[in-house]
Amino acid sequence: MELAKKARSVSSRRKLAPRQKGKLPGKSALSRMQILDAAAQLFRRQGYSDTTLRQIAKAAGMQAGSIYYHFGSKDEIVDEVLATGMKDIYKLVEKTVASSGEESGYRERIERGMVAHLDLLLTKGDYFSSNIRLYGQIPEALRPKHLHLRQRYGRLWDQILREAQEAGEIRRDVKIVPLRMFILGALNWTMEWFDPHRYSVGDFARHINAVVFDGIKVDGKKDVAEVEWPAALRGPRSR
Amino acid sequence: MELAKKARSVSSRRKLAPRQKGKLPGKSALSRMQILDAAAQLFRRQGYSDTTLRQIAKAAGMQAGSIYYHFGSKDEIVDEVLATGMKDIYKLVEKTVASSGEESGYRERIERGMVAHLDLLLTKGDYFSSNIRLYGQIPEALRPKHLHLRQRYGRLWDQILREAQEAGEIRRDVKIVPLRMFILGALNWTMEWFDPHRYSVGDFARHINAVVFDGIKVDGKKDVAEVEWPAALRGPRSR
DNA sequence: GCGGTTTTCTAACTAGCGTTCGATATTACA
DNA sequence: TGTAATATCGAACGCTAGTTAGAAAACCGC
Repeated sequence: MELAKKARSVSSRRKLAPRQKGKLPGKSALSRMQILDAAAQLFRRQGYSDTTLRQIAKAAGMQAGSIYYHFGSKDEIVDEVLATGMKDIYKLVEKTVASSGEESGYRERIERGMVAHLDLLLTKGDYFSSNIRLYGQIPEALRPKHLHLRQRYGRLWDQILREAQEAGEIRRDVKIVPLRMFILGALNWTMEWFDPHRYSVGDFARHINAVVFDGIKVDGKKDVAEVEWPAALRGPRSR
Repeated sequence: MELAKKARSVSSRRKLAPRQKGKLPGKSALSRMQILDAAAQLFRRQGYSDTTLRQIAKAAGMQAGSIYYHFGSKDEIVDEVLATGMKDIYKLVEKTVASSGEESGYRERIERGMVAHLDLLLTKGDYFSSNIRLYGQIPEALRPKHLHLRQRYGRLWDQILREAQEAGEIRRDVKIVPLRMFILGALNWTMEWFDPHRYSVGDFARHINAVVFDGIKVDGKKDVAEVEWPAALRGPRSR
């Protein structure tokens, strides 16, 4: 686990991709997907080190050894899972924000981006949630690549927020980067406590967005969305 | 790792506490502390499963087997580390907010609480940061106890925020619990990216507090603290 | 400095991990 | 239908993990 002590004889046995054209999944590609799906789900729930290749294999309907036909190592699996997750969220948020079109203000676009982020994190997307949870657990060697992907996603948000600022919807003295860190940090942390079966992701995003835009202090206009919060929010799960 | 399969023959070998009065540390108590300190530091950096008893022992200046004179299992160590960490932050924030005295408003008290939280999390307190990082990684059996401690800390913040609301410093339509989740979530997430050697914890807390209280939208008074942000905040480390 | 207690060491055990590889089953095309 | 390519199995290997227990060392009051 610590370090890859022997120079990895990478994929020494794996044969090249069959079925070169963009045909139906094909047996190999299908098994690959099943392995990745199983791994993402287990990683998300158990973390990297506590997830076993034998568990992954079982969930994918095969034996542990068979995994090595498709992947050269456990590291290679987590690498692909995390990369997929980050690309997923990037595309989703990009699309979501763009498709909000010109008719809506940045405040609404940002809220939709937050909903997309929370939704993929909490209800869909074991790949993305694996990324968020596992980044600090993966072997050092994989870090730089995934740090880069994270930064790319961060820049996407910076861009949105900066545009909002230039459009006059965010005060000019607000620093974009720490603001983004703050917002995404709060969203990512929901993994630790938010149960989407009990609360509504949309409601939470709306409330948070209202706090961030309007602030919580008492003064003039009060236009925080009057969301009906499930009374149980102080319930069993808490931080 | 999965579950404690054999009914724990708890501390079958450990003898009772020596040196009953509140004297000097004593050899045993000192070794115990060294083990806990080493464990907290390693847990914080590597997580639970990737931290070895042999690593802990080495950092504490002894052999792995010797640990079992002081603790019944690895679980017992992490249990004590996490509990200590949560009690530390509770006392610290309680004291910090209380000692802000009557002369200051809630806005300032909350900011001081945030600074205390960030400070213990990021620069002091391997115990508290271990708690924050490891809660999702510890064996199921330990969870309920630590969930309870977390909830207790959450209630402390709720109380502060609710008082602020009743004192008229927070709008009445703001829901306290999700607000607290939001704020503490953002603070906890700093573990993933904030480098206290590069940035100032106080500056970050001040900026965040300004955003939360005043909001980011453009309107009347602009009183977000004009913090000088280290130009490098968009630098190598990012989300 | 002796004797019992406290603390640590040393060496081993078992379990489970990632990984390997020859044998075997399955598939797809001639 | 036969056969080469593809995909999986099954058993093993080496290693490291947490843990155990008897022997050894360190400690301490007398």
